Amino acid sequence: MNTVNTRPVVVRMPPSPTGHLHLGTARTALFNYLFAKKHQGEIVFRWEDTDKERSKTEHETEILEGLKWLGLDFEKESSLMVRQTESIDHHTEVLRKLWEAGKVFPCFTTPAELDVLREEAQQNKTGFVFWSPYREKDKATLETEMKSGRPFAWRLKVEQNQIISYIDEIRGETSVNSSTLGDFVVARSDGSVLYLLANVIDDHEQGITHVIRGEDHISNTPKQLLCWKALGVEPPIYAHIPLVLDAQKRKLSKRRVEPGVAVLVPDFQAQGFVPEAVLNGLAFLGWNPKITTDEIFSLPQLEEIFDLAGVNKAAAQYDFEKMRWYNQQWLQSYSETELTERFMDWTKTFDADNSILLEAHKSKLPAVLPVVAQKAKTFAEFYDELVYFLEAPKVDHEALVNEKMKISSALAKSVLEELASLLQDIDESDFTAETIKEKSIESIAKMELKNGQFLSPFRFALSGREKSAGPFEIAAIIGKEESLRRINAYH
RNA sequence: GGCUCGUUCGUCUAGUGGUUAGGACGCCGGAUUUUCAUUCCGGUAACAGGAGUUCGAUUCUCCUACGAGCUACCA
Repeated sequence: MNTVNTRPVVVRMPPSPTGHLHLGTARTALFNYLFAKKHQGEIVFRWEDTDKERSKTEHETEILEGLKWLGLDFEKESSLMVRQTESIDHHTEVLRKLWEAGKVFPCFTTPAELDVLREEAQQNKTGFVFWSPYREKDKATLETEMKSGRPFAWRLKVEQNQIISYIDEIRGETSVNSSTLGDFVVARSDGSVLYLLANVIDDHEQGITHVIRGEDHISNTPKQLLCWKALGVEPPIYAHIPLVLDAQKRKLSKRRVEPGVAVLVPDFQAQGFVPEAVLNGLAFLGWNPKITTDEIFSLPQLEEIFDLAGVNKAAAQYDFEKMRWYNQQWLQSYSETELTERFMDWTKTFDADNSILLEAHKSKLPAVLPVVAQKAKTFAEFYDELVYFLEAPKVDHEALVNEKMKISSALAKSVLEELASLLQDIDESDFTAETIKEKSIESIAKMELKNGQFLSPFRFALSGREKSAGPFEIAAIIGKEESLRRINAYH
C-alpha cells in the first residue's frame, strides 16, 4: 500500500478565504502539518482566492490567526506562501499548451443545451455524462469557430472506457471508469482555469508530493488524475481523510448545530477553550495513535506519533461533550500561575466587564482558579463559580433554614455564632482549610449536630449558595477577616 | 437518479481466522465529601443483515440494506 516515494515530503494547505475557520479546515491543516513534521517535510500554504466575489481579506486573517492560536503557525512553518491568483497567467499558459497538444478543446454547447441533456438523463434515470460533439473536430475548424466570438468552455478530452485507479494512502485502491466522467470543463472561455485543473497545475508547480484533504474531494480525484496525465507528469500521493459529521450524520456545519455547540475556531475561543484542548480533540476525530489508549497529547507529542495509517476510513460524528472534557483535562493540567494568566488573558478579550473586577482581585486568583477548574469546563463557566470568592453574597436569613436537614432559624443563628468565635480564635497565620476543618469538627461534636447542620449554614453564609466549593476552602481563600465579615453580616 | 466511499457499544475508537471483543466520552451505581464538582471503584452497552470460503468468522469474498460525499463555465 505504501507508495515508494523518495522525494522529500511536500504537503499543501489550500484554504479558500471565503468563510470562517471551520473545525474541518483546522483538522485538515493539523493532519497536513503533522504529516509534514513527522517526515521532516515542507508545507506550502496556498490561498485559493480565485473566487473574487467571496474571497475576503478578513477571512484570511481569521483563518491564519485561528490556526496560529491552535499552535499551527503556517506563516512560520510554511516554506512557501502563495496566492492562487498570482498564478492565473501561468494557468492560462498551461491551458494553451494543452490545447496545442490536443488535450483540451473548446466546446460550444451552451449551458441551456446542457440543462436539457441533464434533464433527460435525470428522467432516464441514468447518470449525466457529457461527451462533447466538438471533441473530435479538427483544430482549424475550432479555431475559426473561436474567432467568431461564440461562447465556449474548455473541456478535457477524456479517453473513453478507461479504468482510472489510484491508491489512496488511507483507503487503499479505488477505481472509476472514465465512461462515467465525460469531457469535463477545465476552463472558461476567457481562459480562466477552474479549480480541478488549477489545483493540479499548482500542486505540480509547487512540487507537492502528498495531497491530504477531506473526503469530500474523493470524487474529484479521478478527474484530477486525468489532468495530471494530460500534463504528462506523475501525480502526487492522495490521502482522503474522513468527514466530520453532525448529530444528524450530515457534514458538520455551523448552521445546523444546536446553539452553544462550538464549530468554528472563534466559537471555541469565545467559550474559553484552550488551544491545546481543541487541537487535542481535533486530532482524535478520525485518528487514533493505536499504540496507546492515552488520549491527552500536546502538539509536539502528536508530531512524534502521528501516522496516516492511524487515520480512520469512516466519517466521525462530532461530540461537543468530549471536546469539553478535553478542555477540562487541559485546564486541570496547568499550574496555578499559568491557569491564572490564561484565564486573565481570556477575560480581557471575551469578558471585559468582569475583567476589571478580576484584575482587582488578581492576587487571590491563583488559589481560587484550581478549585474552580474542578467544577467548570470552560473559562466562560468560570466566572459564575468564582464570583463568591471575590464578593460577599447577599444576606438571606430565610435561605439558611432547611427543614429536611432540620436546620431551624434558631439553630442557624447559633451555628453562625459558634462559627464566628471559632474562626476568631484561629490565628491569622494558621487560617488554613485544614485547621478550620479541624476546629469545625470539634464544634460539631460539642453542639451534637450532624455535619450538614453545621456546614450548610457555613457554606451559605460564605457563598450564598447551596452548591459551591467547600466552606473550608472558601474561608481559607478569602481569609479570616472576610470570612468573619460575611458570617457576622447575619447578626 | 448516477458515480464513489463507508458501516465494532448512544458517541469517538482498539482489536484478532479461535479474545470474557479492550479503552475513552456520556449515562447509571458505589466510596470519599455537608452539597455540586473533583478523585477512586464498579456497571451499562457494539461487531448492520444474508450467503460463501473455513474445523472455526467480528476479522477474508460476494450480495443486500442503510448512511454519506460528489454530481456547476464554485472551490
